[in-house]
Amino acid sequence: MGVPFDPKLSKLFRALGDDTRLLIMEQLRQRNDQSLFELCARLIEEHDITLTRQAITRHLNTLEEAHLITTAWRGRTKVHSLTADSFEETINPWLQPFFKGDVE
Amino acid sequence: MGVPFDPKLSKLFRALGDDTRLLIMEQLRQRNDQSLFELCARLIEEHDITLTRQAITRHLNTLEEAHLITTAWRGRTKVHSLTADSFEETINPWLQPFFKGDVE
DNA sequence: TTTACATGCAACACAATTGTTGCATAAAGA
DNA sequence: TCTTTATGCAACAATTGTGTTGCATGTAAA
Repeated sequence: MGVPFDPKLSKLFRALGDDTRLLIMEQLRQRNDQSLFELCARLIEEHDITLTRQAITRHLNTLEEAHLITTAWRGRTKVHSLTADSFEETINPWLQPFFKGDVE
Repeated sequence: MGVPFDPKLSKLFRALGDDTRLLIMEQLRQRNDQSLFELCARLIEEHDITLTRQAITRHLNTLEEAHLITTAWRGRTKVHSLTADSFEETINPWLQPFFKGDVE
């Protein structure tokens, strides 16, 4: 049978399966605690992404539901950060057997 | 700006963002060179997946277009295998900066 | 209190994905 | 040749995903 299957994993991969969301991940990797407006501004400036604020919000929600980012309120702005250990805990355990390449 | 963006990456993640396809990857990790019918049989027996042959074919095509698996003809059967180094070449370079956690 | 700011939510349109059924092709064997 | 086996492809329906517009909510500042 192999690995007991984690239903969170496909959701996590699906969340990463979009160019805009990968750019958001890249932005947050460079700098945590960014507000929605900061992220919109940087995506427009650095990557010519022209989406409405609401569209970006939905991408952020998708990433949050996949536990890839976390949010916190600071005054009236909501700041977004990478979930520190999401990769170590989810992707990496799944990925390791493929790296080893042993057929058992 | 950061990393020069690889458009193949989101496609690869999206291909992994489906439970059935993750099960196929798991099957092929355990044993390469499986035909369509072998895969169908094992998915039904071991994971209670009840999909038609045509549905499995489309999942296999999705994985192949993402360069996660490769195919070869052996007589009149088409056998499927993992693309040996797809993870090392695509996911891993992208993943590393997140592991390090350095903010530059 | 009024204004501006930051975000949330719902409805709608459009596109992409997923799975089915039905038929086609092509090769191996009786 | 006829049948079986293994696969491919197209059309259709149902679902999900993506992005927009418009309006609502709540908080900080003037």
